[in-house]
Amino acid sequence: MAAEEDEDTHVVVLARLLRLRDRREPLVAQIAEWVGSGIIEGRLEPGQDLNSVDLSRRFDTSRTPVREALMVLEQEGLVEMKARRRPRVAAPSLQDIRDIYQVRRQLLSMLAGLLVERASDEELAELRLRVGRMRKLADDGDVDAYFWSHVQLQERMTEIVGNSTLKQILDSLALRTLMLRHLSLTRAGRLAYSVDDQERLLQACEERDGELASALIAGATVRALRAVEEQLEQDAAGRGRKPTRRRRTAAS
Amino acid sequence: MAAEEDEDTHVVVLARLLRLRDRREPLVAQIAEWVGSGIIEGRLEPGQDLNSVDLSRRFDTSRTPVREALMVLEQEGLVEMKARRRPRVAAPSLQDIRDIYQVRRQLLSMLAGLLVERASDEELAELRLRVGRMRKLADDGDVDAYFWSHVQLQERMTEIVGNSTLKQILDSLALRTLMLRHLSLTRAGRLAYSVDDQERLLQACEERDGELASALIAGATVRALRAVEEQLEQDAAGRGRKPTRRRRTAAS
DNA sequence: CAAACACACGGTGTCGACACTATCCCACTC
DNA sequence: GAGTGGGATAGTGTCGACACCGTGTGTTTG
Repeated sequence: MAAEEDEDTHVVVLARLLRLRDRREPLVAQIAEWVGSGIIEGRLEPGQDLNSVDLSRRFDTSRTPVREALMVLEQEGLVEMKARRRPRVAAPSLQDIRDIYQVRRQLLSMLAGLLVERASDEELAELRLRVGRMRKLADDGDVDAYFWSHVQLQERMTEIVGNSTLKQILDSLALRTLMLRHLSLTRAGRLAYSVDDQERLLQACEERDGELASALIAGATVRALRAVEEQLEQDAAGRGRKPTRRRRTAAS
Repeated sequence: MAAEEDEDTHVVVLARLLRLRDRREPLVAQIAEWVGSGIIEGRLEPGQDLNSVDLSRRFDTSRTPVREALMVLEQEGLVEMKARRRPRVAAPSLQDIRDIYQVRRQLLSMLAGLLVERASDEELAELRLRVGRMRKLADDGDVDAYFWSHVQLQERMTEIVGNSTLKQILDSLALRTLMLRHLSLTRAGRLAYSVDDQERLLQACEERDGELASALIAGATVRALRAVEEQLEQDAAGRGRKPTRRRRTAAS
């Protein structure tokens, strides 16, 4: 049934989040996907240089499409660009991260409320199915597959609600937190908690309890932030011993 | 005192909202400002073609910086770009507009709550001063000056709250509604209502009543949407008689 | 006379080149 | 030896050219 879930489903989902379909030339899309997935999966480290010459060599193109791809990623907060300076992988401060999660919490609450209001029973059943699959992935400890299912679940929810502006903003915020979430979901037990949260949220939706759904998703967001904070602290402690200041270029 | 309030303050504010400072080359900034202000002030009509050749001729540059400027405006929702098609001035549907205002309401509520929590008395006094000036502009019927003061007021509020993500999103949403608001504020009496709303909001802040402040700003947003809807209906009626389908190019 | 087709025009996407400048390294100074 | 200044280096921003493709027009065909 879900046989088409290739290992590069990730890239397809990412392409949707970046709204590359029809909006950009395939060449630009390809570059944006490679760099974007590299950032999310940690292949490219925060602060690392992304110079357009190396990237253009890697993709055997000129610098024009590379620049365009980097601009796409910049607007989603994955890349930082300053005029005349080399673009770099975004390195959000702890404060930035807290700010993002705060806004995200607010908008996810809104999403939950609208979902209760607008989702048909069939749509809820479909979501239930998805969460069921996620439970399985969580039990198997398949972090990567769970991670992307989570992204797709939220994507589907925003689609159901049908507010395209809300969807766009939530997608963008999701992208910004994606690199962090990837880390935080690795933390022991986090996967199970996360799937529990999803199940409770969905149950509230099925009971058409908007208040509860809002509160649940807000709580889940707060917990997610907490997990990220703990992970970052841990990283910082680890980095204290061995201050790896690798700032090399992307394409090698 | 406020002698430096040149008539091109507008452009400076716009440049801030587009985050052009240091992020883009001056040339790109200049083009983005011209096109952006053109869209907001109605000089360029929704749906109108923005072909890069004409624009590059107008600014006596190549098409590269023009394309970049258009991409900046695209990410703020002022311009629509599809691969291989000519960029056009965005023409949001009524549904889009409602969606935008719905999200805006939610985030402005959040802003009001945070403002009550975090603004110092000095900062509130400063806001009070601004609103005072706005009252004067409203009484004088200076729609344009009031309009931009309003934008700056919200800008200042988001600064005080200090959540940069929230600021960025609200700025972006403000831009999207700017062309509409410009129209709607022209409606008779709208100016007075608007300034009343601001004064009540500020009073709630001074009384440190977060709930009230949230509710007030939400109400004000709903009223603003209503005004826009009425204006659009009126326009549509007017256009029914004379279906001006001007789709000419931007630079002439 | 309407619909389909083909063609010419105009506009977009990409390229390689060039001027300008941030950055890095090293010699020089104190 | 630390700090400062002066290149060399490497990367960015912009340009004009060119190939490809969307679009409008005029022509053909049923």
